[in-house]
Amino acid sequence: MSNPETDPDATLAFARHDHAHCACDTLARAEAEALRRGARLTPVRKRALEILLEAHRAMGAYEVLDRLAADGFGNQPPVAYRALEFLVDNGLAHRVRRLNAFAACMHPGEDHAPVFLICRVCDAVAEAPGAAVRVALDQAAADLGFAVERANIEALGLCPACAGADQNATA
Amino acid sequence: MSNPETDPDATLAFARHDHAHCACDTLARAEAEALRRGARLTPVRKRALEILLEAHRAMGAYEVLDRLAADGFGNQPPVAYRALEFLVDNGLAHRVRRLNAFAACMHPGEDHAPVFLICRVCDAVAEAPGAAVRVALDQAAADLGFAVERANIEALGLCPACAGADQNATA
DNA sequence: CTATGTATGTAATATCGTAACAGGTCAAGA
DNA sequence: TCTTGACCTGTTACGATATTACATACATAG
Ligand SMILES: [Zn+2]
Ligand SMILES: [Zn+2]
Ligand SMILES: [Zn+2]
Ligand SMILES: [Zn+2]
Repeated sequence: MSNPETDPDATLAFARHDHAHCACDTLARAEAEALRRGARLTPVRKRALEILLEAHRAMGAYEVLDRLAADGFGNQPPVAYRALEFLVDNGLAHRVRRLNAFAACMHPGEDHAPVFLICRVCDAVAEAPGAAVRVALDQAAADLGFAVERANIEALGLCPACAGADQNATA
Repeated sequence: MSNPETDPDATLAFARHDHAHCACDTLARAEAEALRRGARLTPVRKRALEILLEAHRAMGAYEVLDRLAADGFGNQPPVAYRALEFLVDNGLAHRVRRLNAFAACMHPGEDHAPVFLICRVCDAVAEAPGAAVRVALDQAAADLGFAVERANIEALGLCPACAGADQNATA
């Protein structure tokens, strides 16, 4: 369905790609989504999102805060935490609990079930499509009479590039 | 297969049950597993596990520490973190990242893929069997060439009891 | 203009987690 | 026996993450 040439795709996170375009495009979709929701993507919030979009990795709140402060915004923790909370609440970013960090959402407005794949070598973070995982999770929960409202599905392991490098080094 | 009369089962976490027996039995299996692995379940470590086993919920490291200190063990953070790390490393407890907390493993020695179901009302934490979820996760990761080594699958929602109470209150 | 809701800034503090080092125990090996 | 080394426990000190409370600014509706 999706065309890698024109469409940002989950598989891109671990692959070489035109990330400037990838980030710019995702930001545009995030702005559209904010507009649709009537959520105000103010300067701090937009800047925070831009910072998260700079790479396919998760950033700690204090790291984001330093960047915001350098850009003339406040330099106290709530500045970062509030902007990040806004982004998460509006589906423009996700919290990666395993890393105590935040990552820009690559599919804003799509009502998706994100699965985070975290490379333990290069720290890259990919947001994989997790609909099937979520279905299995809902089923497992339903078996116990539990109703899932929010889920964190996070995996630590090796991305394709680092797995390849590891094999080469071992061989 | 499993008989609820004799066998602690995942479904028990959210149900009324003889928890004294449940905890005692789980502790015995944990001790057996430690023995099998040649891991030394020393007094602090055993006491930490007992504390975690007191209820089907997750406890913060400092909460465990307070309990350990009251029992005459050290009262500095590393005391608790080391004991908990030992338990996690040896499969006798799990870390619940969403809560920055730890929970006793209900299936020590079974090589299982735990899924944590966290009730946002009563704070109960159930360790559900997650083999199917893990399979779906591995598949989603494999689609991107990612090899999963460790995973955290955690869901927040309503347990059966609290869902029932909620319905009653709303109605 | 003024009231109201929302957004931002700051100070202070709470909570969670680790590094580094000191002593104690115990068993293997000189 | 004495020593060595592995492992466990304890303490100090600190670093990292997150929130509460309050003050200020800014919009816009009445
Ligand atoms: Zn990209
Ligand atoms: Zn997303
Ligand atoms: Zn029980
Ligand atoms: Zn378990």
